[in-house]
Amino acid sequence: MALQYFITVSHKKFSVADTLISGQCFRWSEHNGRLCGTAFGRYVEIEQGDDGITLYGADQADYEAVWRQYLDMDRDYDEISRIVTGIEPRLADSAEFAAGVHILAQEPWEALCSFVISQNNNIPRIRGIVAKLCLRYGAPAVNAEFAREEADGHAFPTPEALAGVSEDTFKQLGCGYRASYLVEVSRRVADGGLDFETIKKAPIDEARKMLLSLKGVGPKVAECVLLYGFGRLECFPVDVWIRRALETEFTGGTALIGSPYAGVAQQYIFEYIRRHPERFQKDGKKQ
DNA sequence: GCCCAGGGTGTTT
DNA sequence: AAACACCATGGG
Repeated sequence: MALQYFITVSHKKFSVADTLISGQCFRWSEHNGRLCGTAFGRYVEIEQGDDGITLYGADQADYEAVWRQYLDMDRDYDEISRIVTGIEPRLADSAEFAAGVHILAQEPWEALCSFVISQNNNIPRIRGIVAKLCLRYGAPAVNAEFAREEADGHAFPTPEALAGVSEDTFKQLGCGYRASYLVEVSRRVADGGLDFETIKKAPIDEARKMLLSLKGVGPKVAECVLLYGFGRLECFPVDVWIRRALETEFTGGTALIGSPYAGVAQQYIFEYIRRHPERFQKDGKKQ
């Protein structure tokens, strides 16, 4: 790829891989040490060096316009780590383990759609379904010709594109019983019945209510959408893994709920328990 | 064959 | 309000 841009990263612990392959987003893949994927309609490959990151397929203007915000490069995660660990000291191990993780600023629609698909599902399957949707209904990204996996070079489908997809087709793509939810959610968003600009400006409880009004969106999905799609770092998604953690090794973790960076702490716990499954799997079973 | 997955809905107590 | 069955699908 012709374009190339290097940016020095002051947050030395920042990990591109841990951030992009982390269960908050289902679109990135790793090839030869580079993280490859599309956001905001642009395909990019990101390589981590000792002092910073190199973006292939992007220039400085792209970085400033898209990737700086998407990767949340301007936030002080060391400070956040201190704050959440102050609330629950037993977070120290998790916070250190996942210190390289940033909370991505994803497009709200992609977050909403992805996490509707995520319910009662597992991450590899979610990734597969999302890839199919992007391949079939997403527009080719800028720089798509360089993509090593074809789906990586497609934008996430617009609400309008998915509003034209039938329930049967969603089922054929492996969405299962979530197919009807996708039909409904796509229509509501495409029709303007759910307006992301309004959600952005709304107080958090109003924002929650608006998302919860969608069939197929419950408390956990709403928290994920607000955290990963709207930058509401106080939102605290509780999935089966987090629930088990709160019932066992992080019983004090509920004190985080409602605090300004609860969502970041949640991410630290999630990364930690997913990499130590033997301690948190149901009944100690293997997956 | 059973159990599980970044859960939610609808129904019954 | 709390408990419960049910929901599709693929991997372990």
